[in-house]
Amino acid sequence: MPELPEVETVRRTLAPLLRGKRIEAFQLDWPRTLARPSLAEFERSIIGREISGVDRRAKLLLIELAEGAAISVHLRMTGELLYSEGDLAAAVERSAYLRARFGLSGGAALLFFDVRKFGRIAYLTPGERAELERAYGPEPLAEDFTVDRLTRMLSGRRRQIKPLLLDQQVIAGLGNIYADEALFQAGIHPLHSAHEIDDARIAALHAAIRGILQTAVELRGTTLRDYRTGTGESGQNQRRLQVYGAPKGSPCPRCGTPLERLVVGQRGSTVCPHCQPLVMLDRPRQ
DNA sequence: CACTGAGCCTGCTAGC
DNA sequence: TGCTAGCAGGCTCAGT
Repeated sequence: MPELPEVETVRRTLAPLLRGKRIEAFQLDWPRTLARPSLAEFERSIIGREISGVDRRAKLLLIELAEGAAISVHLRMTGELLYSEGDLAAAVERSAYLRARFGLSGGAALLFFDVRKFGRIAYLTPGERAELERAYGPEPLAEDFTVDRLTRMLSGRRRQIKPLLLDQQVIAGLGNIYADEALFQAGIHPLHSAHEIDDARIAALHAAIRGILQTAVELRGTTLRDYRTGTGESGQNQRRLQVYGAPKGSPCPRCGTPLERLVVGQRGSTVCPHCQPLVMLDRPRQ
C-alpha cells in the first residue's frame, strides 16, 4: 500500500510531466472518489487552470494550481495515479478500475485507478491546504526530524508505540509496512508503551525510520501488488523487506527464532519475540 | 487522552 | 474442481 516512499516516487515521476499542463476536462467514474466539493463545483474550480507543480505532505499528493490552491489525491490502499499520452500499456491493462480522469492540454491525461475504491480526490483552497498541512506531524526525512524531537514526541505518551507511529498527526507518512520494518530493525516490540522506550532504542528507531524510508525512496517504493509509479513501473524495495508479510513461524532473518503474528491497533503485525522483547515495567508479572 | 469497533471496498486464498 | 468465508488495511466517525 502506498506510504511515504511510494507517494514520493509518484510525486517525482509526475512533477516534470504535469508542470505547465492545463486541465481541460474531468471525468468521474466512481462518485465517492471525489471527496469534496460537489462535482460541479470541483469542475468549476479546476478546469482551465494550469498545474504549477506536484507536492507531497505525508501520504497526500498535492497537484498545485496557481496561488496555493491544489488538488489533493490520497491513494489509500490500491490507488494508482498514472500519466498517459495515449497508449500506456499499464493504463489499458487496468481500465476496468478507472475511477477518474483529468484531460490535459496536448492530448495527455492523468488517470486515477483504484481497485478498492478507498482513494480520494479533493479540491483545496489555499486556506484549506494550509490547514490540512498543519495538521500532520513532522516529515521523517526532513532535517528537523531529529533524535531529540522523536524523544520529546514519545515522552509522556502511554500509547503503544506502533499505533503511535501510524498516527499521521504524530509522524507523517508511515504505514503498516514501514512501521513493522522500523520496529524490527530497532528491536522494539509494537505493543511497547512509548514512554518506556529507553534512549538507545529511541535513537535506533530514529535511525531505522530514516534509513528504511530513504532506501525505499531510492528504490522507488515497495510493490507487493498494486502500487505503480506515475509512469506505471513497479518499485524495487520489496526485496529489502525483513519481516512485513512474512508468514507466522518463518525464521527471523537476524536470529532464526520463529516470527509471531499479532494484531496491534487492528492491524496485522509481524514480530520477532527474541529481537523485539516486550518489557512491561509498570505491570505485574502474570 | 486513549482506545475500540464499524464502515468503506474488492481480490485473493485457505479450507472444505 | 468449485465454492465461500475470511483476510488485507488507511482513514474517518461514533462511542466508551
